[in-house]
Amino acid sequence: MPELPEVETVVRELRPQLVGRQFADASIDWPRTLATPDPTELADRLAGRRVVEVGRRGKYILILLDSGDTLIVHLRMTGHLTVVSQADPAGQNGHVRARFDLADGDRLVFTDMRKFGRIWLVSDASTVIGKLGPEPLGWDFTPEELAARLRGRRTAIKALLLDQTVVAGVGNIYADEALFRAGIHPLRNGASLTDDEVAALHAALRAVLNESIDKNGTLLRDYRTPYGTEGAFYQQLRVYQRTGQPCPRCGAPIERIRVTQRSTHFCPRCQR
DNA sequence: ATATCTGCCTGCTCGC
DNA sequence: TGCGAGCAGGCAGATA
Repeated sequence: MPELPEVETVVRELRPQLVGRQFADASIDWPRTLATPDPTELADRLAGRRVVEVGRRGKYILILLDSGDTLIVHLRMTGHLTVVSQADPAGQNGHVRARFDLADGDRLVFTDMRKFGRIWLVSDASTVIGKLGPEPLGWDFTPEELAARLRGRRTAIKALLLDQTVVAGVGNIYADEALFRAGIHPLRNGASLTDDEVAALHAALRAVLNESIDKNGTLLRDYRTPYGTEGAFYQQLRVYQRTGQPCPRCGAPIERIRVTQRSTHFCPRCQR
């Protein structure tokens, strides 16, 4: 499931492929994939526009156009965004949900087996991403900022890390991995963390996200990078999907519980 | 305002 | 072997 490191990997692969190129047409194969506008207006507003920049905010991919519009894509669980030739059968296979034809004969294809992914074309990106919390790798994400956002929150810290308005881009994998590295039990409520624990969690989040980006993300069942590059970070996972296996730090069996409907993995001895 | 629950989806795994 | 149940999970929207 793509989280910040996986989305960052996709953005880095797409950027040189898209910047400067021109859209010609767009078509939607699964209507719910397109949040806004309607398909006709989408095609009209894309035709003739060039890509100025490809970026990321949280788990959202942002494709900025020379019209000032932004094409926004969220991969959710199983979305993939790739550039292929319009003649390539890969752009017409079963799970294709949207197609963006480029003027030179290539095509930006959105495939999504489980149909959770969403696409927007908007003049003001903040209407889609405006409520996101800070970028965890950004200069303004400090231990003090994290502490301020946890203050007064009685919810489990695991649930708070998954809340995109607290911090953007963290999903189930990196929430579990960061809590393990920081030695914090996932059910601790946010307000109960000491300053030292918040600082440890802040450092753990940045470390785990940076290390994963360095390895092109985590390869799991549902996730591939656009051109088959394998994310290698899954080899570094210490607790996620390791239920029953020994904790790499102390050897105790990793446990799995549910926290606000999410499966959560942790070491009962190292995380208090 | 904050916290929790449900629905959206398909393919895979497991038990009988 | 075949089949249904359960599970995976980010986020919007509804509810408490």
